[in-house]
Amino acid sequence: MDGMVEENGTSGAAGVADPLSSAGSSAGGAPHVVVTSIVQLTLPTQAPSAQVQSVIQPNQQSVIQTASNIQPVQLPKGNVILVTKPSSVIHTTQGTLQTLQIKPEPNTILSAQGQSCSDDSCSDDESPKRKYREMLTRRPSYRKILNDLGGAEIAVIPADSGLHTLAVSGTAGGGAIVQYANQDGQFYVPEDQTRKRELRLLKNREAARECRRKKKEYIKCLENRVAVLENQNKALIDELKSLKELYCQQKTE
DNA sequence: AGCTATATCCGTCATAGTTC
DNA sequence: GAACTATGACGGATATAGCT
Repeated sequence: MDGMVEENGTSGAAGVADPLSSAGSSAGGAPHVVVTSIVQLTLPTQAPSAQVQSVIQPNQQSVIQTASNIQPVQLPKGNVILVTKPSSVIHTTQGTLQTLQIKPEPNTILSAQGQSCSDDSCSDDESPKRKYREMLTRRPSYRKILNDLGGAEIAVIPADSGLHTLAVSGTAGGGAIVQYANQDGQFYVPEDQTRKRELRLLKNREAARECRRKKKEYIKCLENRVAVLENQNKALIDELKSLKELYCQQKTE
């Protein structure tokens, strides 16, 4: 089972930080942009759960999208977006795409900054070199390699070898668990090692949960981005179509 | 109802990267 | 460089759907 598919969550409405947003501005964090304009968006009342999705490009006509309509909005470089509906989502592209979630308070103001986001994942360390683990590629684990080679096992020193140290297995933290054997060949592990291992497993368990949560958010971001780009594409196609029609009309006149 | 396939979640391991 | 963290890989458990 592919891990990526396995962990793929269902798409949701909540906006989250787009992990791709760090591509052009991650180093050292992006500076705030001076506010020069305010755009107020009021969602249609018939769509209480609607998302506002916008593709905003500085100094260009930008597209503000809602579930029911699309309206181009001029957004000069540096701006404030005032959204009157809580829990709205705004996607922008400012060199890179980013997702901003509007907090439930009414009239939330977001300044357009390089990495603005209300979600905690936005504050994640998003160094380019770590961006989703180099596209999720990784070399095979030793276990997999061993399995591929025919199920070879890590060697265990027999109990009757005269040695008390019986086996050493690698651990998550890069350390090792040393198992001892008594005269009957029974395994036992020193108590502090057991405690350390339990603590490490606990921490790793929680880390895995957090990691999966972030991964789900990342996938949501990608899905949201797809939606935004599809909408943008549709808007551009429509615009092109209407311009063509206009051109044909004028030509025939 | 029983079986099978598929999806999802979770814990653990392995390991690259980070921090101290 | 040791300890720690983040995350892909893996396998087990459970849920759900479709089929017989």
